[in-house]
Amino acid sequence: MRRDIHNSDIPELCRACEARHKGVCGALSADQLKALARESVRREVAAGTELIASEEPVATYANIMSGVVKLSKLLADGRRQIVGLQFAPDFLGRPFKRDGQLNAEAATPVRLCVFPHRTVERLLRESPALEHRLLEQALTELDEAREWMVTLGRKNAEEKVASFLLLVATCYDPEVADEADRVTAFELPMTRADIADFLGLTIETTSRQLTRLRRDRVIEIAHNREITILDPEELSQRSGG
Amino acid sequence: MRRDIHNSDIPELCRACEARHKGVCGALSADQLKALARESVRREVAAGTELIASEEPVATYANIMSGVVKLSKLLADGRRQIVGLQFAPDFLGRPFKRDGQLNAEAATPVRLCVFPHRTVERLLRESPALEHRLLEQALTELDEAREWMVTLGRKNAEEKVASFLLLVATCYDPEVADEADRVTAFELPMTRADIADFLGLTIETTSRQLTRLRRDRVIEIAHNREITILDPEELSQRSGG
DNA sequence: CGCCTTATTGAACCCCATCAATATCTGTGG
DNA sequence: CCACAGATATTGATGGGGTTCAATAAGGCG
Repeated sequence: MRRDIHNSDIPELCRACEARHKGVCGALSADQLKALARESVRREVAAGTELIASEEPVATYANIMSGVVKLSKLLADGRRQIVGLQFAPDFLGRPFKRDGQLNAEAATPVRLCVFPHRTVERLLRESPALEHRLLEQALTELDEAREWMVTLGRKNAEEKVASFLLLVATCYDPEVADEADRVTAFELPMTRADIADFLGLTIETTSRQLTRLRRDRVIEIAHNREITILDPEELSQRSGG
Repeated sequence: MRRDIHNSDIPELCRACEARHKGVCGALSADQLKALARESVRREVAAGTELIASEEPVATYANIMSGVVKLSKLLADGRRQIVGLQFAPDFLGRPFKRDGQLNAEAATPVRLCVFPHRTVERLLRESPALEHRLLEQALTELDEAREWMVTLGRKNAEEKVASFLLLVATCYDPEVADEADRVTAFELPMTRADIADFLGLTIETTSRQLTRLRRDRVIEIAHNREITILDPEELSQRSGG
């Protein structure tokens, strides 16, 4: 599948990029990659940085090179729902539409490769392969969103928290992964408030369920953020699906 | 934007098709349309017909010409969540992946234009415009899914039911629509059980909320299925966003 | 009409939200 | 190094919204 490209043709910036093959850039020719690299900027942002505000139209697209980005939506009275997490090497941004009514915020420190709006849109017009990658990612995100809808609509608090832990364990940049492509120890990419907003629960309920899982020795928690899954089988049982 | 095509070039089958311009077929040339029409079959199925079963890989794709299709997912113990509704002229099917773990069922009588798997995939390879349409639909469905996640995670029963009524009023084939592109009278495309599974509620709670809206003269209900929105403003208020 | 499915209504319970207090973590400065 | 402060998390007590169980009512169709 991969084109035969000489390394020397690949821009310096891209050569060390882990996202290049799996991410959308993998669909580009050497020339296109060069054109894109010329206009793209690496950025490193701290946790909590607002990447896309729902009011202002998005000025840029970006590739996530490392870190976790949370996508959220707000109701008028301030209730919040996190509607998705994006991990490297996901593509960030919503083509063909301004004003997505969606907020994107760095959950952890995030390294981005930022592309100007018009460059991406030009490349999209001339490269069906790029559009194909975006379609694949959109369909994957749609699958994930629908899977999460089951969690939100039909699972109880314990199942929700267990599902969340398994989700993070599955999606995390797998430095250490078990046979099921899951890490058994990782740092939570977000606060209890974020987790609650992702699960459709309150902070208190979320905390109580985590405490219960720890008390039952299904997981271990260190420094509030570092999770170790002691009994993956049991955690999976308790996730309800 | 639309190509200059002589009517005589358009297959008989497609000429009267309402879905042709808005649906994915609008992206095809006259020749491609002809090739597709030769292999496609019109089908009319009754409400309740299983269109995609989650176990078996999908054999076909289809365009919805009229009616409503509900997409649902099951947990192991039988809990069900409806994760989306599809209206004409949506494209039905999940390209590039078998075994979606997704059930599709006709909610109302549905008229379909059914395409063989391989024909669609061939057309996809040779027509970037078609793939572009699919990307647009996928992104729209992703937006809708995320919007619904807010409803599932953060709204109470009354807000959920009101949101559902507004959603149906907005998406329905608009024979009669008001200034906000909404119909004020329509037939519910599904049973209370379906609505409950879409809202993450029970049948009883759903029924109670509908009764309350009727008692407060926000809506009228005839024969259990026919809804008239008496006070759209109030209904919108009660939908919570 | 009579049968079956679907929907409504009622009563009791329970899970989770809410309110409140305490504990832990993190970073800063004495 | 410890003290302190602010943010974050845990734990407890109480109450309410939605589920559950049960009975009645209303549609749909022979």
